[in-house]
Amino acid sequence: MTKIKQNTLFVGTLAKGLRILRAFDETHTDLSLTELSAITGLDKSAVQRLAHTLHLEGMLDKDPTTRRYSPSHGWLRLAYAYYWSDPLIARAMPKLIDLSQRLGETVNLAQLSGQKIIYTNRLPGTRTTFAATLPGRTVPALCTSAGQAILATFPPQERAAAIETWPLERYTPQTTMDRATIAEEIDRAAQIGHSISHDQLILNEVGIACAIRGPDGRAWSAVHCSVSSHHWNDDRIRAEILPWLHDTANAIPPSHERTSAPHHIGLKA
Amino acid sequence: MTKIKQNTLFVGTLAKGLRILRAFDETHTDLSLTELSAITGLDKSAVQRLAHTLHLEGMLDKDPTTRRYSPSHGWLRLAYAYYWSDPLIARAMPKLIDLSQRLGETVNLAQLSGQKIIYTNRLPGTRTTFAATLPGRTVPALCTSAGQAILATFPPQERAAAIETWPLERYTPQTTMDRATIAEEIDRAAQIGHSISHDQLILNEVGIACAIRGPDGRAWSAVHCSVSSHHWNDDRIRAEILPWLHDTANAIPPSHERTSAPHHIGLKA
DNA sequence: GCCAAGTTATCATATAGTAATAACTTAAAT
DNA sequence: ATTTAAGTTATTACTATATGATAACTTGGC
Repeated sequence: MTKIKQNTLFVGTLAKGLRILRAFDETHTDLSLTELSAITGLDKSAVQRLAHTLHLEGMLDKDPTTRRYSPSHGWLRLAYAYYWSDPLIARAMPKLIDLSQRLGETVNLAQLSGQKIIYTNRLPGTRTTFAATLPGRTVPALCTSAGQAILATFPPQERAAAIETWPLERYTPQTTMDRATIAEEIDRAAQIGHSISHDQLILNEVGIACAIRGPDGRAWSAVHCSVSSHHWNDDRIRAEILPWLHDTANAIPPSHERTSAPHHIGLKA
Repeated sequence: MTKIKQNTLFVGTLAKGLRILRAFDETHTDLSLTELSAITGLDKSAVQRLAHTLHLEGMLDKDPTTRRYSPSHGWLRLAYAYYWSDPLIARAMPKLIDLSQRLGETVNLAQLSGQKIIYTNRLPGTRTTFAATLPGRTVPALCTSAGQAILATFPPQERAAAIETWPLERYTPQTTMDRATIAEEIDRAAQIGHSISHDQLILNEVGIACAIRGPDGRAWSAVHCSVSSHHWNDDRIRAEILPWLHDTANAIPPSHERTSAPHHIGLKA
């Protein structure tokens, strides 16, 4: 067994249990003991005991016939507790609903989470992909209009560091993988106060984002709108979406308490 | 320290860690070490080590000035993994979106989770309460139209047992606390194929639910719609909502694999 | 019907979590 | 300002608890 940390305050058993939970994702929707063992790198016995415990505690479902484990409703209950804990959600939600009704298009609340964007709340319109309807999805911040709109509010040197080092991932043939281009996009976003991206995560998808700025001008979150380029050209977007998007973002008072970066230790990548 | 279980496969440390996670809810959005200790019943030292570990692993945020812990984005990432693992979600989501656009009102996907209903996906319209916009919320099954619509598909003796023993909770002065009345409601739902409830969770809220039946006729989930009684009388609901609601529920093929009850051990209450 | 792969159960051992205590920090009170 | 209390971090000796190897038992594939 690989020692994880030589700290007396660190409870390795708990960390191992969390590894089991995190073994599940888009492609691993249900796992057997041996698969869990392979993915987590934990030995069979440990996985057996930990998975069994998680099952008893209601944090893993177990198919009685296939003996395969899968995420339980308990995972959604945790999400529910999260929503109450984040003061931004309650402030933003009503305005987001208004916006989605007005536009009739997909509207999201996006937050910076480490070096990624997490869509915390989603109000999907028609013509969206499945993944785009699910809260909790994360994508590299640099790849998204929301991430760019947020980074545009950062002081120059932090912005530069992020553009240089934060991860990129290719989702479509058109995904921008060139950091210089991304730097330009973010510069432009800083000028005009919003960011528009094309074909980054899905082909023919246009992402439009406007940062939610704090009193210091800095943002950790953004209002995001996603439309199809088949139905919306740039002129129409400028005329019929941007004004409302700006209004919405400006109408949401950010979590004023937070003056420094959120500390998402362990949520690297 | 209270012994939790005398099973060699049970990892008490992990269970304690989960207790910490579950200490957070609507009213406990951020907690100090001492508060965590009080709520979980774990001693100070244990809470210190477990919370510290969860923080390092990215499953708890910690405010550096107040030293208070709160749920992290990691909780939403788990929810995201859950959504992929439940095959019903992908089948239902597109139809729910269509329905919400057509009705212009709040639409939910509700599932039976132990003796409660959990709203797994929500497409809120205007005029909803904050809690009603959040996925992962649970309420006693007997209190909701969705729960009643689902129970109406159960065989008589199981239905009766549920009506007798499952929990009730008062949310409004009008919340039905009489089990005989609930039995009648469920009987009616079995006749007409849907359930309508008034003022159960919020005053002036009408809940309308239609079960998603499996090949055996039994349901574990429901499509749910919530409207304001100020804007919708029973006639209009019957004419303008019910037909679409039925169509939607019937158009969603349920998770055919599952033939017996989901086994949500530990999610009692 | 057999074999391979995977899952459950058992158990001696020492590692790894425990709980008590002490050192330190912050906020409140006088 | 100074003191006090409450709460948080750090340390340590101890032993309860998780470990991992192995064995018994299922299940499904051929």
